[in-house]
Amino acid sequence: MSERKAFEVTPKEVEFSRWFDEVIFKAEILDERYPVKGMYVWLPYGYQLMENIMNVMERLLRETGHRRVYFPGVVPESVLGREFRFIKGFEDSIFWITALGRKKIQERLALRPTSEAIMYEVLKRWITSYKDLPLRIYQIVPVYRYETKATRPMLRVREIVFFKEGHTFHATYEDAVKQVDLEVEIYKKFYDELLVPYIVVKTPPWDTFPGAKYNYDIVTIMPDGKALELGSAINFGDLFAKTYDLVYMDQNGEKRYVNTTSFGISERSLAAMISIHGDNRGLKIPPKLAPIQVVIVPIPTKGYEDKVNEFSKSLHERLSSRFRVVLDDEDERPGFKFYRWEMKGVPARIEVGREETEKQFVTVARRDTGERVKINLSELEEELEKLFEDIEDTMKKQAENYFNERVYHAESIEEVKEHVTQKMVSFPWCGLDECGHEVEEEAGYGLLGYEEGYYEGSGKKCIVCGREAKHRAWIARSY
RNA sequence: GGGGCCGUGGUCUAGCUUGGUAGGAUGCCGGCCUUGGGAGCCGGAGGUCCCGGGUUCAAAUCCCGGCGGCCCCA
Repeated sequence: MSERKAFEVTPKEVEFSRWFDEVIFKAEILDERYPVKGMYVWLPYGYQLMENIMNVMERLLRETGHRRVYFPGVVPESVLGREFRFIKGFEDSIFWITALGRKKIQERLALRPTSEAIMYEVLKRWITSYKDLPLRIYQIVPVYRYETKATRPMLRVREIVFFKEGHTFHATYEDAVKQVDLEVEIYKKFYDELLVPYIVVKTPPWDTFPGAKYNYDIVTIMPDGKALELGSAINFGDLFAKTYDLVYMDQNGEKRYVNTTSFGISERSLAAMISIHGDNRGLKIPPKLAPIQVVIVPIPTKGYEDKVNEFSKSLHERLSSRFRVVLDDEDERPGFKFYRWEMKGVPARIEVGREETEKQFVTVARRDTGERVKINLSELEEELEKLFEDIEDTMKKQAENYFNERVYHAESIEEVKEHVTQKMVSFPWCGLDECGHEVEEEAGYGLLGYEEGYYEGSGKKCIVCGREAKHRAWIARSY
């Protein structure tokens, strides 16, 4: 009945969540069998992939003047506690340390759920003058949130392992506004490199991060039609600074509150990449991000084993200086290896058998289309580079089609209700809370946010009140 | 938050209703043979039946609690 082959998975279109779980296990991204709910083991291949992704992010951050730091993972309650007043039920989502050794603790310690509190506490000693601003720092660390809802690998976890949290500090509100715009630009470039399609929305006032002036969310859509938040950029204004007494002295010798922002992403970025590009054979990884870009599979016909092996080895050596390449010389059937490396999403596979050895060429199979091409040895590197570019273009187009198939631009509440169970739906909105709430109530789901001023001057009407529409709002079922 | 299903070698599972020797497939190890899309044959290892308690002469099986996983609805 369920006598499935090693690399066979539940079809994506049949049951997406099962497909996702099986693929991330069989592609050796995560071992989900860790005995604590909502926590998972990152396997070498998955870890490497996530590192490659984070390297893209770090490059973008360095280029824009952000510097990496490390703040400890444990925060005293007295420091974290000041944040509580902003967030309902915040305390219940914290992992608390209540004992040290056999002694009960005097002041509870928290595993960081995010690092604003502890950073601000320390930074008020770093920042004294306008000359200390702007300050842009980030760290990539695990954070802990006691999720009470059903947990899902990478999507809803209790330990976010790759949490990139950026925190910035500015003299004026205007500077903070510019910074948040920069953060959005960074995220756009990041997800463009991951070939993950997205929308950028401002969250509605009633759903804005507590304590924030406003925030932007990057949102994508998963194969099952549910929206997934991939990152956010938050402008706190001087609100957090007031709470933590973060002040600086301006040119006139007057004390002013610092304006702050923060922006975060996590391994959800990988979850989106896997979900959007993967198929029923497994992962498809963009060549630039692939831990292994090329796998060489020898096909040793009887009597030619030595020649084939020799050829494979020389290829491996030759390509290693330019690509991330693996020679799979395990004693398994070629077909079995093909399935294994397809599951792992390796973009290109080089097949080397008797024919290639004799005529001095290679057969290259590409993961994205399954197509095979013959490449002359003399132009191997150049052709591989071209192939990778072509794979990237193809994947990008596929992602665009994927995205367009899953969004719908509604012109009425009826259309919203009709499509919201399947797709991510946009609609013209006047911007009034009551109209937003009306759509939420009718649709049964919350607004994701809106693209500010998208319909300004277009003549479009709000689908609720009929007044002139200002924004393009988005609504969907979500994770 | 509400409802439902489930937990048996690494993986997938049979057995549970009606208590009595844990069985298969796959994977793994050794050998032979082979290799252009998941081969085959021979031999072998691998189990706290999720954990704890209860009922019983006897529990994978029945009852209670916990832990873990999944699905549907808000």
